[in-house]
Amino acid sequence: MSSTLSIPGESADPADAAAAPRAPRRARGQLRVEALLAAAAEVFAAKGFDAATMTGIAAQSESSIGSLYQFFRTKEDVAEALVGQQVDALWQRLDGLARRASALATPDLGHALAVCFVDFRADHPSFATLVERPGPPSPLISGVRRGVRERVEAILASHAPQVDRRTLHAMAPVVQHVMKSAVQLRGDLEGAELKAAARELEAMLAGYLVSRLG
Amino acid sequence: MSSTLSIPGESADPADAAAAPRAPRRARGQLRVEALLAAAAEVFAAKGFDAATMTGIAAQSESSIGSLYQFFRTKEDVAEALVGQQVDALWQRLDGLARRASALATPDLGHALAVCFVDFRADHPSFATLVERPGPPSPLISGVRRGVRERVEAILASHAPQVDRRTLHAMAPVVQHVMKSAVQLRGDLEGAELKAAARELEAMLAGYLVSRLG
Amino acid sequence: MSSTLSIPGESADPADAAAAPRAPRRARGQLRVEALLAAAAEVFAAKGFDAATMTGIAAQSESSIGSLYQFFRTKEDVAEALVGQQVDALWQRLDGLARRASALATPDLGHALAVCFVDFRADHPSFATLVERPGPPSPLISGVRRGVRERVEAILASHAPQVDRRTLHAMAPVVQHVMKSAVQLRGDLEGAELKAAARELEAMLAGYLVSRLG
Amino acid sequence: MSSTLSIPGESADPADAAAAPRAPRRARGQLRVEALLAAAAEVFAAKGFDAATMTGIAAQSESSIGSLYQFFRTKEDVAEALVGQQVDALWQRLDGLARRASALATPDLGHALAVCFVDFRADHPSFATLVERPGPPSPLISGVRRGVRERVEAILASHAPQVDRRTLHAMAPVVQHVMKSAVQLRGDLEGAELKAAARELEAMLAGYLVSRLG
DNA sequence: GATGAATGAGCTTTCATTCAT
DNA sequence: TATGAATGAAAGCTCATTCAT
Repeated sequence: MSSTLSIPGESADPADAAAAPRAPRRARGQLRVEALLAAAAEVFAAKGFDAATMTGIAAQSESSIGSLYQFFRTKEDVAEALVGQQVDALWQRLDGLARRASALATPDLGHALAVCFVDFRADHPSFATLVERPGPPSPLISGVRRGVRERVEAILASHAPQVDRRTLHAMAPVVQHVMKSAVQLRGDLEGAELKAAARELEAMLAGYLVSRLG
Repeated sequence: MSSTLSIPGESADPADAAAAPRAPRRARGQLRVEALLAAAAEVFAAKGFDAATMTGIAAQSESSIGSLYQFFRTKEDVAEALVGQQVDALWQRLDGLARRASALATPDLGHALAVCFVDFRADHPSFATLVERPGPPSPLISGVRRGVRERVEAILASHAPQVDRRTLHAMAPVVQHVMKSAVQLRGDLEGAELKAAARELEAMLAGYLVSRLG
Repeated sequence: MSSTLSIPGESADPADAAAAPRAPRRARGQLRVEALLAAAAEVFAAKGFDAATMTGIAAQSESSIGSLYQFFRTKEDVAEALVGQQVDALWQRLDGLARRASALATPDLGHALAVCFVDFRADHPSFATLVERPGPPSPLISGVRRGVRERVEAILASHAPQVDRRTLHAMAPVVQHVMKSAVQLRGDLEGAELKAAARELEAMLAGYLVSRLG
Repeated sequence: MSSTLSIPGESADPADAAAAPRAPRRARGQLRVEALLAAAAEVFAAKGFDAATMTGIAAQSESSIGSLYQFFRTKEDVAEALVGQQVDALWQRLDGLARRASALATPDLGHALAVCFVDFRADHPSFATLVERPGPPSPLISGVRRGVRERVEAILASHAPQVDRRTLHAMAPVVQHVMKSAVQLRGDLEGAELKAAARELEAMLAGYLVSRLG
C-alpha cells in the first residue's frame, strides 16, 4: 500500500529509480517506514489507538519522534497507513480463497473461511483494534468493512454460482460476523472450552452454508 | 445500585480514606449520581472511553467537575459504576427470558434472544463501548462476559433440559457471539440490506438451535 | 489558648454559663473543638501543613467537613489554634522549669532543659511541623519563637541572677537551638548511636553553661 | 550533572520507557536544564516544596511547562536533581575543609566549619527547605544527611587523628546540628543580636571541640 | 534528512471553601 | 446546628505536533 504513504519521488519505472543517485536514500526511507509501521502495529495492538503515543511508536522502532513525523503527518495517518498495509494482505488471502472456493465442499468452505480470518488476525493483532475503534469511521475503515463483505460474497459466489446473487448479498455480512466471532472466541475462552466452542461455531456455519448453498 | 459505588474498606488512616468518595447520603446526591451516570453513558457512547473526558461528562449533566469527583474517584470508576448499573438491567432481561424459554418453540427462542440483546444495546449504547474497550479487562468486565455466557446457557437449559449440559456449555459462547453480531449488523448496514441480513442471521441461529436442541 | 478560637457566647462567669440553657450545647462545642484539634494535630504531624487536608482532619475526628468550618474559618485558623493550644502547654513547662532553675546545679539545668523540650516535642509532634513551616511566619509563629527565647533567658536568669543580662540575652537563642538539636537527633539516629550523640550534646551544653554561668 | 538525572533502566516495553525523560543530548538542552534548576532553586527557597508549582518553576525560567517535563518526570524529580547538584557542591567544600583541618588550631576549626555551612546555605537557600521537608525522607535525602555526618567526622579525624574514632563518631552529629543552628540563627535574629548570638555559638562549639579534641 | 527540543492546549484530579437542607 | 453536596480555580502531568540545528 505504498500509495497511502506520502513518499515523494516515487518513480513509475523501477530501473530508472535504481540508477538514480537517490536510490539508497529512498531505500533507507522504505526500511524506516516498514520499521515504523511494524512498531506502530505492536503499540496499537497492545494499547489501542487512543492510548498509543507517537513517542511510544518512535521508541518502539528505535527512531526519533522527528523521523516518525517525517513520514506521517498525524497519528491518524499512521493508523491509516498501517490498516492500508494490512488490508492488502487480507485481500490477498481472501482472493486466494475465492480462487479455491469452487473446489471445496461446502462444509470445508466454512472451515477455510474461519482459518483464513483467524490466521489473519493472529498475524495482525492491531487490525481489529484499529478497524473497530470507536467514533465515526473514516472512509478507509468503511471501505475495509465493505470490502470484506464484498469479498466474502465473491467467495460464496465462486463456490455456489448457481445461487441467487441477492441471497449471497444478504449472507455475506452474516458470514463476516461469524468470522469475527471465530476470532473473538479466542479472547474469551481457552483450552478445552475454546476447542469445543470453536467446533460448535464451525458446525453452525457449516449447517448454515449447506442449508443455503445446497 | 449503590452496590456499584465504591464503598471504601476501613483504611488504616481515616484521613486518607476521606479522599474516597462515598455513595450519596441525601436525595439530592442520589439525583446527581443518576444524572452523572446518564451523562456518562451518552458521552462514552459517542466517543468511547478514552476520548471521553470527565469535563465533558460533568458538562453534559450540567454539574460541576467537583460534583463528579464527589461521587466517583476516577474515570475508571464512572465506567465501572455505569456498567454495573447496565448489567443489572441486562441480568433482569436475561433472567426473564430464562423463565419464558421453556414455553417457546425453538426457532422463536432464537428470535427472542436476538430481540433481547438488540433491544438492550439500543437502550444502552455505551455498554458495548465499555465492555469491549481495549486493554486488559477489569474483573468487573470479565465477570460480565462470563455472566452473559452463564445466563445464555441457563436459557438454553431451561428450554431444552434434556440436552447434555456439556453441549449447552459449548453452545453458549457461540450463541453469545451471534447475539453480538445481531447488534453489530445495525452499525454496518441499514434499510433493506440490514433487514435481509438480520433475517439471515436469525435463520442461521434458528437452524443451529434446532439442530442441537431438537 | 481558647482566646484564639471564635466561639461566640463565651461567658466570663462559669456559674452563669452552667445555669444557662445553652450550656450543654456549649459543652458539646468544646468537646468538638478538642476533638478537631486533636485530629488536626495527628494529621499535621503525619503529613505537614500543606499535605494535610481539611477533609482529612474532619474524617480523623469523625466529624463532617461542615462541622470543622463551623469552628475554624480557614486551614490557617486550625493551625494557629493548635499552635496556640500547644504553646500554652509549652509555656507551663518552661515557667515550671524557671521556678526550679535556681535550685539546680548548672549541669543539671542543661539536662532539665533538654528533657523539657524533648518531652514536649514527643507529646506534640505537630508543633515543629507547624512552627517551622516554610514561607513567611505569621505573627503568632514569630511570637512563639520570641517567647521561647525569652523564657529560656528567664530560666537562665533565674538560675544565675548574678550574670549580666546582656550575656544571657545572647545565650538564649544558642540554648534554644541546642534544644532543637536535641529533638532532631531523635529523627536522625537511633539506638546506641542516638544515646552516644545525646550524651555528647548534653556534655557540650553543660560545658557551655558552666563556662558562662560559673 | 547528568548523573542526577534519571536515566531509566531498560524497561520491558520501549514504548513505555519513551515516556521517561532523558538527560539532555544537545547543548540547548543542557542550558535549559541549568536554567530550570536555577529557577526551581529560587521557587523552592521562596515557597517550600509543596507550595512551589511546576508552572511557577517553568515561568521563572521562562520556559514552557512542556520543556520542564521534557527533562523531569515529576516535581519530586526536580527537587532530587537540584539537591543532587547542590550536594556535589557541599561535598567539595567539606572535602576541602578536611584537607585543611590538620593545619588549623582547634578553635579555628570551629569557625571554619561554621563559615563553611553558613556560606553554603547562603549560596543555596533551597537546600535546607528540600532536605528538611516533612514526610518520610527519600533515599537521596537520607544519604545526604548521612553523608554530612560522615564528612564532619572525617574532618574531625583529620584534625585530631589521635582521638578515639568512636568518640568522633558520636561528636559528628552534634557538630552537624550546631552547624544547622548557625545557619538558622540567621533566620531568627538580625543585627547586633545575631552577631552576639553567633559569637556565643562559636564559643560553645570551640569550647566543646577543645574539651574533646584536646 | 535526522534528531532532540519546544510548545501549550487540554486532561485528570484535588481541595479549600461555601451552600442548602 | 450539623452535615452532605456543590463549586471551580488550580495543580501535576501528557502528548500531538512543530521547530531548529
